[in-house]
Amino acid sequence: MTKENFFENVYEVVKLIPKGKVTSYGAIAAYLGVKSSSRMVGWAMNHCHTLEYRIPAHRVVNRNGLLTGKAHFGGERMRELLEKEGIMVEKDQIMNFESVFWDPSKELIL
DNA sequence: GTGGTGACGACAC
DNA sequence: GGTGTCGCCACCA
Repeated sequence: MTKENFFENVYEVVKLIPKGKVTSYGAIAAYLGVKSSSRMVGWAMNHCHTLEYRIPAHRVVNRNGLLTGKAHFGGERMRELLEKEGIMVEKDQIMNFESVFWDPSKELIL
């Protein structure tokens, strides 16, 4: 856990998201103690592709379970990745969002 | 140093 | 209940 950067924490959490599960920007932000700054999480995701290691950013969606970042994955890529993990996606929105939602503040311990 | 921007969230209307 | 507005903080020009 590198406390140096806000992003490092974001990436750490995102990488810990189990397969077949998703979480929200706000949940990550809350886990990091900056729940009001969910934008920072999204901003971090925007630059995650510049990192050497891969970030399962497709598992991170907004509070409504909507694949807002789909466009940044190059179209259908995000939906396919989610469906491949057993997550049903309908019109850019995750079905049974509650059942696949993974809350880091509950699943992880600081 | 200032201002604009952003893959969001909560609240007001 | 959909839309609009503000806030939030880090980064880039």
